[in-house]
Amino acid sequence: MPRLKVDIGQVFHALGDPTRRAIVQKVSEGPISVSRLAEPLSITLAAVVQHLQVLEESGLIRTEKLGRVRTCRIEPAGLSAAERWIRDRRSEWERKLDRLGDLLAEP
Amino acid sequence: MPRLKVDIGQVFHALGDPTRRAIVQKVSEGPISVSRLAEPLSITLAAVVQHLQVLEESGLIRTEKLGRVRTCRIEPAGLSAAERWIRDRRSEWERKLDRLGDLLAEP
DNA sequence: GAAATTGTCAAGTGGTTACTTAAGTATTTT
DNA sequence: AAAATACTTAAGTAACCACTTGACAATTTC
Repeated sequence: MPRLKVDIGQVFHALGDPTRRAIVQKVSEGPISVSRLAEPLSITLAAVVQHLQVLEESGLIRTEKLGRVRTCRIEPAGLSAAERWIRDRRSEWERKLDRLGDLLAEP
Repeated sequence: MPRLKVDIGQVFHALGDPTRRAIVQKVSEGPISVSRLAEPLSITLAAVVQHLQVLEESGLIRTEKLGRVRTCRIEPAGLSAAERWIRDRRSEWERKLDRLGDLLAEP
């Protein structure tokens, strides 16, 4: 069982590209092969493979080759890490807001 | 009241840079000026200003100039949009997982 | 075993990005 | 009003990025 490390910087960088978001979108709907992923995208298969490398290194997806077909799946830890980073920032901001509210309510 | 539009692509791209994440981190702790933001960062103030432009255009922060000081604050809609995008992908993936579980449980 | 399918690898290219320097503007302090 | 502060703007640069082409390798189908 291969343990993947998740680098939050790589995750956000990976999600910054529209093609890669489209890929994540599709893969999140279920496991899918490289060429089926490439089908609706108007770029070469080679380019799709490069995007997949970025996504896999970031920890957002996992891929496995069986015969001549490489199948891509979501690696939930990647999305979770990004979600957590954002939530942490947002709750810190809300905490500060609350304390400001307290100050205004006090004499 | 200026309505900011949030482009999820710009948001993720903005968060892909470590310096900009450090800035968001700091700004999430409370409103802060540009030069105080620049202080702990080992880059020029001009570079910080450029990062702030990216962050503001993405909808992650909002800035306002009073006198000679520009103050930066979190724009919660930016973080929320990113959080929602991720959550949507993750829950779609979980839905599929559940249905797979159902199939395996059936005859 | 020949042909088709599915992916892989390497090199090149044009555009973008993060950064610097340097010169300038507006505001506050002394 | 001179000096210090807090940015702002523009131009240049080196590194990176998404993409293509083209040649290749492995597997499956006919």
